[in-house]
Amino acid sequence: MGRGKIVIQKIDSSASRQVTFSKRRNGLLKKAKELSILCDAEVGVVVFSCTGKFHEFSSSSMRSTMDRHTESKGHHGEKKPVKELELCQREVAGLRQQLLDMQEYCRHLTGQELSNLSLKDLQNLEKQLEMSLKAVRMRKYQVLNEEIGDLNKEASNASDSSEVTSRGVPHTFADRYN
Amino acid sequence: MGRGKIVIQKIDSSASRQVTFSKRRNGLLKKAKELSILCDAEVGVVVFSCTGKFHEFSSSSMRSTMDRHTESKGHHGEKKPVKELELCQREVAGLRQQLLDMQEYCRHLTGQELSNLSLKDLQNLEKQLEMSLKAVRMRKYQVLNEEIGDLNKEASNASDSSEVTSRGVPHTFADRYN
DNA sequence: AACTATTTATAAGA
DNA sequence: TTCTTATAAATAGTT
Repeated sequence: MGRGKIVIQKIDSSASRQVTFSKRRNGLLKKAKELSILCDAEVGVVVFSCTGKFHEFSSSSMRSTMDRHTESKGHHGEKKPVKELELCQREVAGLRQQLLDMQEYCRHLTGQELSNLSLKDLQNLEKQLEMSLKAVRMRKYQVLNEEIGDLNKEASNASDSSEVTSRGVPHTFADRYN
Repeated sequence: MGRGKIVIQKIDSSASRQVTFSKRRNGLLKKAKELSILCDAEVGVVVFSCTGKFHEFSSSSMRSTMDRHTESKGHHGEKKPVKELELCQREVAGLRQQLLDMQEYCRHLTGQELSNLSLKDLQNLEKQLEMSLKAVRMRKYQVLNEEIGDLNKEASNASDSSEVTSRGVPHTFADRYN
């Protein structure tokens, strides 16, 4: 959206990079503001230029939501931000750990990083995956059957007698699934 | 920038507010990305829709952006715990969402809550689970082979000739695994 | 900083 | 939701 088309890659010239930064940063902050107003959304934007300058936008609802969150944590509205911050940081640490654990579990479920698992772990994992696969296939055939049901309905609506089934398209896949 | 000009105020119709939110949120995230690339800047964007859904963009990691934000506030005189708290709470929100996403993925991998998945999703999931199962079984047989190797070694240490293998215990399980 | 020729984003409609 | 398209808005290159 300018005199010429550009590719999105780092601008070589430091001068024009600076100019573009100024322009686009303003654009971004403006759009963030518009989004928050138009759609009644909570929006936060944080920008650092490569020269270290800092800019931000934060919708009022974002602030008030956070304030509300802060207040709700204390039984009295009189909590000190520092205490609050400590709690919050502990929460972050806890969440991080949960996330790590969950990621590890996900990796195992996707067959990654199995080398530290014991034979028993592996057997349990195998059993779990077999059950998962069974459930997924069951659901898949259910979906397929629904689609076939729709098709059959369409077909009999169109021709009054079901050509589709007489041509050998199965009514269900259930018998294929064990 | 559309068929008609609009004024920046909350959109009345919930439906079109939702549509506009979707479009403009994508636009905002795209522009944030472009800015970060073009100008080599660190950019973080956090958006909550009024329905509570969360979206974000962060050029490196939101964490490092936040760290720099915090630091820069510190350099400009005394630290502001309130500001830090806000950032911390944003991080909590982000981590919560990541955790929710990860939990959803885990549930799918364990065959739970499949009803909202499309046929294509289900097929991809099935493929993933088959690959997982293959990897887990591969690893299991590898572990079993190692244990058999150890037993054989013990046995030949004890009796000098391998009674174990001659009784028909296979040397490996590899041939059972496809 | 301004100025525009263009590109890009998007409002409205389907 | 997704696509289309007319138009508004943003902005790249220029002055």
